[in-house]
Amino acid sequence: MAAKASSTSRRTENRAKRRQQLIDATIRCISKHGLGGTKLSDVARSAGLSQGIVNLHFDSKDNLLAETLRYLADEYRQNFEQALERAGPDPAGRILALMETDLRPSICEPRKLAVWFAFWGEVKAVPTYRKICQQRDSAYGEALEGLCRAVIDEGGYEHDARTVADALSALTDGQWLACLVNPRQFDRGRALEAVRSYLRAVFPRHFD
Amino acid sequence: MAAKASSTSRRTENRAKRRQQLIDATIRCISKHGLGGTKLSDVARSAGLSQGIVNLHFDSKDNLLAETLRYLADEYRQNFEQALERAGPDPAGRILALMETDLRPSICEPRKLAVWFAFWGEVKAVPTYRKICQQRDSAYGEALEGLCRAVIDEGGYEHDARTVADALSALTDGQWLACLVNPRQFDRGRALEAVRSYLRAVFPRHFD
Amino acid sequence: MAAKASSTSRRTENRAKRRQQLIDATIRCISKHGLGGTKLSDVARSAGLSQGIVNLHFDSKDNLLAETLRYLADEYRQNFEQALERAGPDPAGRILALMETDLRPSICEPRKLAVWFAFWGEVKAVPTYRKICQQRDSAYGEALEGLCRAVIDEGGYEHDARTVADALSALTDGQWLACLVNPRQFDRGRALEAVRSYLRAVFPRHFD
Amino acid sequence: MAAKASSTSRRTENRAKRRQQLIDATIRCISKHGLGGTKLSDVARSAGLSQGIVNLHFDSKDNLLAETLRYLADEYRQNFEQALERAGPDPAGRILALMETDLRPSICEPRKLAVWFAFWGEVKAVPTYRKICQQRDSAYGEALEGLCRAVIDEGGYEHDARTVADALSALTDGQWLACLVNPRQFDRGRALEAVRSYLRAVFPRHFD
DNA sequence: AATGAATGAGGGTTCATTCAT
DNA sequence: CATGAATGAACCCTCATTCAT
Repeated sequence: MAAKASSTSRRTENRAKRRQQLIDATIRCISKHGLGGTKLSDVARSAGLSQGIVNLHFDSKDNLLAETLRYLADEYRQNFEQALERAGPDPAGRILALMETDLRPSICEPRKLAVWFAFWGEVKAVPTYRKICQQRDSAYGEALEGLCRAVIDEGGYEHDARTVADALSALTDGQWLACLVNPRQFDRGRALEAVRSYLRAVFPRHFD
Repeated sequence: MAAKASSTSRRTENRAKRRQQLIDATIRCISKHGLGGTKLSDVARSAGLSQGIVNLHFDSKDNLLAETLRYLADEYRQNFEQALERAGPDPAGRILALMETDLRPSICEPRKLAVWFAFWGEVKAVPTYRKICQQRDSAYGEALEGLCRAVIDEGGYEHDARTVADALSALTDGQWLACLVNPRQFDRGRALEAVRSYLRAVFPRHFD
Repeated sequence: MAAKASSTSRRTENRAKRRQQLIDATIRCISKHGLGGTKLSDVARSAGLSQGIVNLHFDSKDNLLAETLRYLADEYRQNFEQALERAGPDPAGRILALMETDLRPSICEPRKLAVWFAFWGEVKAVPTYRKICQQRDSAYGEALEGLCRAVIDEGGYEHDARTVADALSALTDGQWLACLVNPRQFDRGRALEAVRSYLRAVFPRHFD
Repeated sequence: MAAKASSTSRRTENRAKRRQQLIDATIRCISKHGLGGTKLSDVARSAGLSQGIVNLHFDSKDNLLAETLRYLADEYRQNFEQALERAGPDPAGRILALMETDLRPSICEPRKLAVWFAFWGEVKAVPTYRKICQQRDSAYGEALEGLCRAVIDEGGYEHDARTVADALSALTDGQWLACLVNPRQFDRGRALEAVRSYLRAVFPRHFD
């Protein structure tokens, strides 16, 4: 509780706040202007701060973008972990919870998806992005595969857990693309129904 | 057959050749360096031509990129139309042919996918890209929906054709992402198996 | 001895200490990174103090640099005055003492010389620097010229005192350059011997 | 004489001309504003060209400066080699020619010297500069030492050739400093007389 | 008196575009 | 048609300076 400790902690707190503020602004800018159209001056203005601020807190634009992707990946992971917690212990229910999370309005929405696709668009060119995306994928994939395996064991299905998990994962990712490219035509209900129909088909005794 | 006409047509032909040469170079560059990292000088060098050549044939970089995307969309459409031709008249066979086309090595491969994702990454920011992508999607989607409807009618299934078509489409797009982000882990056989398992599930009497 | 006076003087003393601390840090930085590479943040860090400290004590970077040069000039003057004091009354001995001082290891050493040359490098562009350098030169030059005149009078030589003084001064300055540019090749003994040989040559009856 | 060869050679010629044009402009700028005050925009404007031109021909500012120093060193070497050619075979005459060259108005003049001192001011901080300066020094030093040795051999003097050469070299360099710092006080005649008096003193049978 | 987060002007650099050849 | 030297707008980044604490 010494003055020094207090000021230090307030300082780190502020520092973290500023960084988050800038990452949020970055997400807004990427969402609106794309990765290529995102300028540090825009980010700063969008955060209500001054030109040099990004380099002060992130050293370089590249680093800001990488940190932004890291934040998105963390956020995504937290989202699905919370969904699992809320879903209770039943594996089938947990699978459905994951799928619903991916398709819920706060995530499956052009502004948010634009940012993910912006980074995916550079995944081949920027190893840093690839690594972060791979981590996100594998964390999610492993969780999903485990749940599929549990359902398969419970139900005595003949499927390969990995194959089903990959399919489910691809299904939501592909729907994200549809939502991004054609938001007008995209129908969340039909998207969810497509997932459910697949689940019913592969795990009939669990999802009917 | 007059000399003039002939020279004119040869000129147009040469012009078309140059444009294609530059589009091919653009695709190579985007694939390697991403959209943001693609410079006109690189494109020109990759095409074995000189600096100013792109502006000569495409007026501007923006236009070159749009034309490149248009070319990709056309190529994609031609691909799936050829696949349909080869597949014969059976709707179920035609569906499978489409799916197999999307997952075949010449298409479902990081270098090629990187370009698609590069453009998708800017879809929200660049209306031109969105329109082109929407056209590709709807052409493909309509074809697929028609086939699904035919199968549903044939088999007396209860499904909504649009929903199944969307799911199938999402399934391949999502697998493209997996292939792009994690080419090492991606398994074409499993991807195809995932599609087949879905088809068996929704259209059991056609795909068992 | 009133409390107030005492605290005031201690304050002034502290202030002077801080300023000197910063000037020392500035010299270190110029020596290592050159004038162009010297940043206020480096100076502050090298002094173990915080960012804004230089502007607090010197108002501006320009002023800090000018004060640093002033300090160097003062220090140089004190050095040669002390050398003269130690040398005793004999003009010839006093000349030799000056020369030896210029070439002694604590002065004629790359780190120290780098700072002088850094300022000389801007003398043409920065009038302030020129003035300070001119003062140093003329103080030294006059002292040297006076001694030469005394020796000339004593020995009945035909030389022009100013010319000899200029030559001696140029000799040491030129050797400073050699020491700076090629410290490996530089030989203090030979440098001193070169000076002595010149002195023997012009003042044979005094330096043989 | 083919059109192509001609255009190529004209092109390389132009390229060399541009580079020289920019180096000349750089010298003017350094002379006027110092190394630290030299901006690429100034250099370009002084050359009558546009902003980006320097990076087009020299890639970076650092490289432009290094090339400028290289040019100065080459020019200096050519100068003294021409002076030697004109001087004839007599070693003593050649020594005097070298000294006179260093002190002649086209070289020993504040604008020119400012540039040399600007680079010397960064010699400690920039290894590239040091190397170039060392080469200039050793080329000159070796020539001078050889001439001194010849004179010593001719005249049967007891001096060390290297020491005399170092002294002569230091003498002119030191006078350059005097000319730079105090152009008003600097007297070319006295400077030359100082050199001559030294030469008379060490080589009496050659310079009386 | 001292801190260090924040500012913003200014610099080097990149690169799409132009144009004389 | 094609070239590639030249342009100049725009970007990222640096860093002296300010100021609330």
